[in-house]
Amino acid sequence: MSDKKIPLLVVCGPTASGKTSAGVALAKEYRGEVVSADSMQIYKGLDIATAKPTKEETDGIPHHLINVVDIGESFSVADYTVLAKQKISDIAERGKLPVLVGGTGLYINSLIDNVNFDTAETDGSVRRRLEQETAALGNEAMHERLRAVDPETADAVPSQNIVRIIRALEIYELTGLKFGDYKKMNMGKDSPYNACMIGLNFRDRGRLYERIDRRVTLMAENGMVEECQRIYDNEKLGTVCQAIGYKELIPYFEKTADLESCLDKIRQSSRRYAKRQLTWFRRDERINWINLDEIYNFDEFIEICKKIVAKSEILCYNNN
RNA sequence: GCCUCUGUAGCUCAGUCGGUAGAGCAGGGGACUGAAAAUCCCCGUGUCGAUGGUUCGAUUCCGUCCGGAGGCA
Repeated sequence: MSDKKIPLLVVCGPTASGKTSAGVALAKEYRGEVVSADSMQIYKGLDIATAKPTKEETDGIPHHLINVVDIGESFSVADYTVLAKQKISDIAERGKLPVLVGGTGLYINSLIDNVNFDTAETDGSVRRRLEQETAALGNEAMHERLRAVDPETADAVPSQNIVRIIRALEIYELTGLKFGDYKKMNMGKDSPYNACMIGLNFRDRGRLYERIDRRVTLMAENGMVEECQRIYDNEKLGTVCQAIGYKELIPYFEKTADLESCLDKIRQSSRRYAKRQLTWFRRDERINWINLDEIYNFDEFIEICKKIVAKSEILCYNNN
């Protein structure tokens, strides 16, 4: 029965599409709390570069899963789903609506589609060894090795995509399963959530890109460069070293590029990132898209969201 | 005013000894399930500035005009 499922409102979309303010407004509307689905905001530090919501922006609405992992730690989807499940249950038990807000599609889908990551329990040592072997033998050799044990995956993954190849080999070593079988086993399970998904976008891609470009300028004015410099000088980074904004500024810190060209690089990386996010989200047919350049104001936006929520019936029994 | 160079894809430019054109960047599409702000795959038609002429045929040669850059006065 669907009424045993936890209602979950999801706000997703590309970077700089206005997810934060939408999430806060909807949380207010429905007595909710926000759970972030963002692979970089989960880290402490890099507040400006990852566009974490400020105190003013959160406007009294509790935000979870932001600033919970130390900057030197590694973190992945598997860790995320554990934390997020726990948070969501907790919020629901207190009678509030969990509002999942973020742009990391893999995190969102793994969570709401209940992907199980327990089958291949690992401390990372297998992966590290495979990486060393790749460095010694090259991509082609690893691709051939995968072909020997799992030809289907080897066909599906080009030899250049070494990340996928290593993961498939890792799964094979840890579980003895071909990657396709592993996925079949751990995906497509019944979801514990009754999710209503809202996607933010712009009909005119150029409008999104203008917002991205402008936001990078603002971040720089608000101290992003200094923030990244401090971390560059003092910290060893885990997975956060991949954050857009941080990695493009490194040439500036090393004095091999001027600041403006690094900022342009950040703008470009962000645009490409937004495009990839859209590619990911677009294939999810559950998402109710709202084009923000086709509506007049924020009130109208909220009205549209309320209609979507009402139609989804995730809250029908909450109101009784 | 005269001389020289220049006008080709959104940008920077290459090229066609005359048979209507191709690189880089920008951009677009896609894949993805323990790195995901990561990783990887695919995609290049544009009045070749305008207009006359030569020619079977001109973006390519010639003339004129209109942009742009530089030089001489």
